[in-house]
Amino acid sequence: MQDLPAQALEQVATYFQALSEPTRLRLLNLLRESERNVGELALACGYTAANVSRHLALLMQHGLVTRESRGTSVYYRIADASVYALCDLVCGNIARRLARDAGGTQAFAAAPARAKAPRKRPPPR
Amino acid sequence: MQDLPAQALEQVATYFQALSEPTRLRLLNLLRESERNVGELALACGYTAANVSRHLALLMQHGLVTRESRGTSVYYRIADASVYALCDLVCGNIARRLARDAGGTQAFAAAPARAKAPRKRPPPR
DNA sequence: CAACTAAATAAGCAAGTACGCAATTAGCGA
DNA sequence: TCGCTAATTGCGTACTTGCTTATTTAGTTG
Repeated sequence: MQDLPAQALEQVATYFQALSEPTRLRLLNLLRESERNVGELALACGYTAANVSRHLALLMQHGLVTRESRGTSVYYRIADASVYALCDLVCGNIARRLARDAGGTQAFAAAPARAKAPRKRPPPR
Repeated sequence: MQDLPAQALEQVATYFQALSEPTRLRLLNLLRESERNVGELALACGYTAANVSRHLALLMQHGLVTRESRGTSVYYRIADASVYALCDLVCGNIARRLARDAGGTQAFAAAPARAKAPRKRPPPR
């Protein structure tokens, strides 16, 4: 991406923008295991179906998910699993920054290599 | 990033948000080769120094650049080169999507090698 | 065809953000 | 110390975006 024309840079920016929403990341996360329809996703996120539908439309627009209408429902599925690699990279960067800055905050402390799942420990009583 | 707590998800989202601005991507791009001070960056981007300073502050906040005050100037430098890998990954995804979408049309085949300019497809419906 | 359900779209509101200009702060030299 | 330059910050404006509610569209079933 050395010297991309301004137009291409803008595309990259909007791609990042698609990923800059907790709700959308959550949707992508939910789609990690299997396809889901809008209602299921809405229920899982706790948002209205209308809102979820909009977010999905945006993800669609960026080619992150695919859409398949089946019966009266519409099932969404991940289009390109590389987004997860992308997120993992970001998680690594954040973890590194946190480790550098403070060393506190364990939210990301899992080893960047493999186990990315931060074990949310029950409150230390 | 399988099952991150909502708080961590939000962190990831804001990280992506930091990269969701063409201007900021441009700044990162300019810093790829060497450190630069605010004035130089502002000149290169065609924005006011004030605006550039703000963007840099935001990038700082996410640990993407480092700041070194030298003389009356302030030099910024890339903190973590992995952002470039991130951008490259995104570029790859976009390219793949364009190739997929434009599968039938030849919009790409004849395109000159230099032009990475993504053709924005006409709005659906 | 009518009734029902699921998804998408429209409209409107509240919050966030980029931008320029102007004012402020910090370092350097006469 | 005063004056100069560079960077940051305060403020107002215009634009973007996420959300909800209400309406419309598509598909199935009685």
